[in-house]
Amino acid sequence: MLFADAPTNSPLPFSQAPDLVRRLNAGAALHPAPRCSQWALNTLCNPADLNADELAQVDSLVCEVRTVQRGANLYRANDPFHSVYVLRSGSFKTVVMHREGREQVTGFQISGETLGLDGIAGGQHRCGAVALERSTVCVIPFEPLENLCREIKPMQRHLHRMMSWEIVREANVILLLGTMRAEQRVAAFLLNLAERYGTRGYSATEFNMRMTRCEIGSYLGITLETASRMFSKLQQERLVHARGKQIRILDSAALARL
Amino acid sequence: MLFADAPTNSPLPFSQAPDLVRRLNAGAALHPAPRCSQWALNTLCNPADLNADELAQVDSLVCEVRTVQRGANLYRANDPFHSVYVLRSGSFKTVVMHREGREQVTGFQISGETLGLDGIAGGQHRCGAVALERSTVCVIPFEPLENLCREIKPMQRHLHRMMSWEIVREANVILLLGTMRAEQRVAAFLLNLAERYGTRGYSATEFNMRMTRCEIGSYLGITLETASRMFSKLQQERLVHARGKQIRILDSAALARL
DNA sequence: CGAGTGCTTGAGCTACGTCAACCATAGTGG
DNA sequence: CCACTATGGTTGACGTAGCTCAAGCACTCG
Repeated sequence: MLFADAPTNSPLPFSQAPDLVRRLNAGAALHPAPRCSQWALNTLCNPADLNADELAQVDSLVCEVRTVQRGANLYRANDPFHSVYVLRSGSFKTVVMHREGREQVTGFQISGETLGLDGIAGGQHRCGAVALERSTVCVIPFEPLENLCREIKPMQRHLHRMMSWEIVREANVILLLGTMRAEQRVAAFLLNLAERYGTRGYSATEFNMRMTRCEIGSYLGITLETASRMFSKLQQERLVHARGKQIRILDSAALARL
Repeated sequence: MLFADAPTNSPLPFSQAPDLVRRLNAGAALHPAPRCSQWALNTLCNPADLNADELAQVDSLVCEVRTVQRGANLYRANDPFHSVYVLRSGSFKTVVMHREGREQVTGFQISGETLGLDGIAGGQHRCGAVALERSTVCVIPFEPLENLCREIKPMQRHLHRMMSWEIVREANVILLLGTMRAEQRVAAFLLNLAERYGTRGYSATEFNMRMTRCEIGSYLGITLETASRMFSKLQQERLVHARGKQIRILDSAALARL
């Protein structure tokens, strides 16, 4: 109940964000120039080490901010690729389809993180992106972004880092799926989530997960029942306090040691 | 015995490759300008749709071709990142380390494919690359490559495709590790390998795998014993003919249906 | 209030891991 | 040439982590 409808976790992420988001949600989705430069640092639409002039060019790139309702698709697998997206508020899951509708969650994204980079290769998205709650994203048309990257070297560098970062993230998931047992997977998942919340300005020890046990299980390559059991087990071992989606990390060192 | 020392699979990959590789192995590793433009199409160091002038610039970028002995590291995890590599002949595995020396294979690369893109993010390589046989690679210093990408749009497009392609590849591995059972994993592995051999000019139905059962198992998230059992099972089911590392695909449709 | 959704927990089953023996091949040294 | 060793692969026996199926509980929403 405490967290029932809160759109994000309690500590507000960035000082300028609230009124900006309010403006956007009031219908600003159609307006251009949402001033990304006033927003979080080190996201794709606002890299560090740009001068004012260059920042203005980045701002001019983002011509749309889109609101996505809970459960709605930002894009689906096989949609044509035109843009990449930076999550301003809320959270997403990315899913790939197996045959016969069997789906697998390949990642969760929280605010500040980037979506859609998988689409560059084949000109169409290879996975779908579904909002886990009401979320807002910066839409960055990729062709203009590429053009900008040919003009501004730090911007180019930044894009490359973002893409490489995604490669590293996936390699870590592969490591998790290939070598860890269920309890370790859940522990690693929680630590990873905590760290990301931490770097984005939220609490790293207490947060409200937006995904279901089923989605967590899918992401971790286990069943929802096993995921649930592991949450219970970690709780019995006093490593976390888990009450549904509300998580408090009690002993992150021990979690890492598993 | 038939394949004991063959450095690559029998059908030669590209018409210009043999004498080039011979030159390189004869000590040309120190020579600059190895004329990548005369080499395979659609690799990182030779994208399609460049004009002659642009191709010359790409050639001038590759200032070294390196030979890596079987079992040797092209780079190790945590090495500083300076270059990306295109595999000209031979094959590699990429590995990440867990704690306590436990390692996981995150991918296999055959000639024409790209190595090292994971290093861009943090300025150092996150995985190690080990040659599965005597191999040669084009060394492409990344800073000059970035500069070139700001000048030649198709080159930029190409680099982005390569990176995105790697993201998609890893997402597919995640799908495999997250949803498939052992037999399906081995089948998917063989089909993937066959397809890649096919696109690189080798036979797609009969090839000589360079990796051990242990490496295959690690890559597929199963034990070497299970991997071995699955090869035997697929053989009993007449879907493949497997004699050690020598593989012949007998019924790829049935493999895909598993 | 009832229905729907998500979470937890138990009981039994099975796919895969573990451990171990054995074989084939290749390289080494006398 | 033949031991001898090392490496990689196969196969069997057995144990178990996690899956499946099922029941029941907690919340939310119309």
